[in-house]
Amino acid sequence: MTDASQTAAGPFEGYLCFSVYAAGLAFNRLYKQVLDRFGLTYPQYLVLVALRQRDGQTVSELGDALFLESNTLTPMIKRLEAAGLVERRRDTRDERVVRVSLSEAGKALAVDIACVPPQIGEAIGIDHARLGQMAQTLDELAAGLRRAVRD
Amino acid sequence: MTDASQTAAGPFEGYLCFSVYAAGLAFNRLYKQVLDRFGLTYPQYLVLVALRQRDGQTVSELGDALFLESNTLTPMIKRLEAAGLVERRRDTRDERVVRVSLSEAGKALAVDIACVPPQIGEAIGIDHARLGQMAQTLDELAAGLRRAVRD
DNA sequence: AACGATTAAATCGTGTACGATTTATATGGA
DNA sequence: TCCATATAAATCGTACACGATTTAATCGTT
Repeated sequence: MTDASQTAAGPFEGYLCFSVYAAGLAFNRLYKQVLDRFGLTYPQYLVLVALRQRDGQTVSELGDALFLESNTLTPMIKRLEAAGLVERRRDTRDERVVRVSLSEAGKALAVDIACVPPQIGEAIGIDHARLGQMAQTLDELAAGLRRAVRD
Repeated sequence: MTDASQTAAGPFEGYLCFSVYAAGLAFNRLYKQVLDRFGLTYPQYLVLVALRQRDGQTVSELGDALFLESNTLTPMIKRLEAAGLVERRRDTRDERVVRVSLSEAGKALAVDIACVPPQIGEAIGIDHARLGQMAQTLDELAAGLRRAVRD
């Protein structure tokens, strides 16, 4: 038996949507195992990574990066704030805008979690180059899907 | 500019986890557009497809197919029941087991939604063979992730 | 200066996900 | 038979995700 024996057989064989859905569930569960020790959820982890790259982003900018909107981000960021990891401040130039920045604890944690991706990559046990290839293919797919949603 | 301009640039370039996450969000949004007219969510749609293939599955069997457990499935199936699409019956042989079967309305809807996948495929605008290839690659990935979670 | 239109967040309700626990039933020895 | 163990669903609390609406601030035009 090849690897195919592990992947096929379900009622959703060949349903790309389901493959994406199932891979998302599986990724989420693996990340949960790894992130639990940091007290973070996967979307929260993404916010910290985004802020580590550029601090003080607005809610909208974070939304552009994560493909989410304020209805999802606002409560999530408030939880990060309650955990003492970020601070929320209204922009003085434009009071509509809320800027999110890492606290000292948040900065420290943002550095700590740099160890996560290699750890995950290790656990998956799939060739690194192949993972990058998959990511590119999926990005292409996601772009097609977003185009389809807009039309 | 090539397609690359639509995919790269974010802080998560090359993060396969994020590509999967973002593709999942995008798929979900596209399906929502299509499924809204049937009054179904994407996971509910999956349940109907699974039951169309084999009616009267137990909650656990549905969970095996969808990679979910009773804590997620029970409320979801109860909503399908409230919508008059499925019926829930305790197995007479083993009273612990709940079997889920399609109502007449559910059977009719399960047939109707057969038009969804082609419609989605159409909207994506990516070569069909390539989609199948992606699905296979993702299934392989998901299998690796589940293995990693178990270990 | 004024005011309708736009924009940025926030709020609200519904529906997944999921860890942890609970309830009910079934099973396998002593 | 009895009881510890195991199993199947259900329940509970927390956290996304998102459509729809609301609130507040800014902008554009007059």
